[in-house]
Amino acid sequence: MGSSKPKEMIKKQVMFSKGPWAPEEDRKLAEVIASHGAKRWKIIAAEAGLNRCGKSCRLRWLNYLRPNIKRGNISDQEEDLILRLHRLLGNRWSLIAGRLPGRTDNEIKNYWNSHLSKKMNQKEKQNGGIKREGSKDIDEKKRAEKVRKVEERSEEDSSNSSSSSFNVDDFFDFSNEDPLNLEWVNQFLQIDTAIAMS
DNA sequence: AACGACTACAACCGCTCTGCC
DNA sequence: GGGCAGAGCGGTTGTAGTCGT
Repeated sequence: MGSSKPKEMIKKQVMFSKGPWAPEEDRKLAEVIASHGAKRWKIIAAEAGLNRCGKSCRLRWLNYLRPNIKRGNISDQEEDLILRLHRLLGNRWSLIAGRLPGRTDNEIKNYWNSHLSKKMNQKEKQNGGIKREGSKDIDEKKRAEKVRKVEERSEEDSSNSSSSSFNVDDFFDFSNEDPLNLEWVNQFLQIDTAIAMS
């Protein structure tokens, strides 16, 4: 197709710099965010005098500059948790990251792609399962089905006990909750065990 | 020491969602 | 209701560092 962007659009296109961030860029970005807050990334980028797009600034802040970020050394417990959460949620990295204080979705995604996916493949091979094309979709369906069953069971329970039902999205929504409160882990492990047994 | 293969991770890209006008 | 901009998410790519030969 003839990519005929209107001249207006072409004129407005700005060439942002790409690639690794320099320490000076990090410093400027952090300064502007400290005074303006982490909102309106386009404006932040302009205020900081960075030749970066807002999107790039946001990513840099969230994945690298934000306070309380843990980097590297993912513990066995964290790894186990990632595996279990992934089994339940699939590739919903932001939800998984939300349950691992100090970890970012990008880090978990990278960790999964470089470490855990291989581990899973090895496990599958050990279990004698040479997976056919399309089996991933079947696994997804099975997983979704299991989650649904647990939700149903939980709803039945709640209709009996008048407590709130289990909903994956609600369960992993911690916006109103202290992220360091680990009570949810116990709840989650119970649910995960129920799924594994069903 | 040189070089290619592999790994880990930072950053980019494209898409969707959401809120505002 | 439709269009637009900003924000967020997941997939993918690029590259620096490491390892094996």
